[in-house]
Amino acid sequence: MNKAEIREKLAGKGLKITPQRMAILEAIMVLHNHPTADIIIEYIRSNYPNIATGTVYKVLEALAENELIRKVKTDRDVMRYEAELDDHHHLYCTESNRIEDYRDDELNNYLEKYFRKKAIPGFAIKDIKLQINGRFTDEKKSKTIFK
Amino acid sequence: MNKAEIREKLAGKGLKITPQRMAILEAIMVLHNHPTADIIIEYIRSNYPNIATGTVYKVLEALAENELIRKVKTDRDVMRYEAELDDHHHLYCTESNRIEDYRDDELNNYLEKYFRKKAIPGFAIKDIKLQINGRFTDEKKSKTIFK
DNA sequence: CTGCGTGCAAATGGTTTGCACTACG
DNA sequence: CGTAGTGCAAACCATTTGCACGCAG
Repeated sequence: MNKAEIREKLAGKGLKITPQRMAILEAIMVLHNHPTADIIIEYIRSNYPNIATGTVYKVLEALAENELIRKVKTDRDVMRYEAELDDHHHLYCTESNRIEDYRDDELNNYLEKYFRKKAIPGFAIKDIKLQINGRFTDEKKSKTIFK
Repeated sequence: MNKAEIREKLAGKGLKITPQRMAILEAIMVLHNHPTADIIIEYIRSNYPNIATGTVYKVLEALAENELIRKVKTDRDVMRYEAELDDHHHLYCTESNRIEDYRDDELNNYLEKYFRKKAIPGFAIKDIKLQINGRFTDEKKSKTIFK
């Protein structure tokens, strides 16, 4: 994912291209483990020391509204962000607070068929996300980070 | 759900029985629309004016730890609580911020079978919750509440 | 140029904490 | 009685906001 592509994403949504927005969007893509605002700020400041906390939150909000990123929240955590926009679910580790993506087309297809035939009265479904709670048994695979 | 039953629930977990805990647990059961701490406090104060905010949070935490209630969180909201402890999912209305329970044994059975045969490498599943996002089309059914 | 975006610092607000007092078991 | 629970108020901290300045289009 290079600068040009990021620039395009912003432009495609009619958002002004600024170094701050570039840096924030890139950070979330690079830090692909559902970083918090804090983690993002820390990452960006290493080579962009002056970025303001308030700006980061404002940009995160703008990016989320324009569906360039998504917010991710658990029962016991601050807000996190992700730039993976395809249809996927999340594994939540109750011990480490780690979140990983879970992709499963077979399951998605089943769910879609299931709810097409068995509609929920009075409710129009937009999307369905599985929150798979449990524990990582193989912490070697851990790339990171949150504790 | 009467006082005696509530008392029993607390005692069953080895928690001391106090009027505050009784009132809070009862409030969450009565306000069965996933109330926030604020809503709970407001409800209780009507006939128990002196209960302290800090106490409510401490009790909520204690009840959640002892699995007498559960925390419910969305991407854009403060913490909410529920006393329904059976295996169910949630409908999230993106417009009204309303949350409703969704129960479906057929689906639960399918999911259990599905993940029994197709395990996730390196992850031990404890439970699976569907977060069904969409919009209530029949707002007449609304019992409440959050806006 | 002109207004949207940024930096900064103060404000907000939900939640937590420390401590002296109360009351459950 | 002894200790866990409560009330109160202050602290916390993630996030939001207001405003003057700067830069993208």
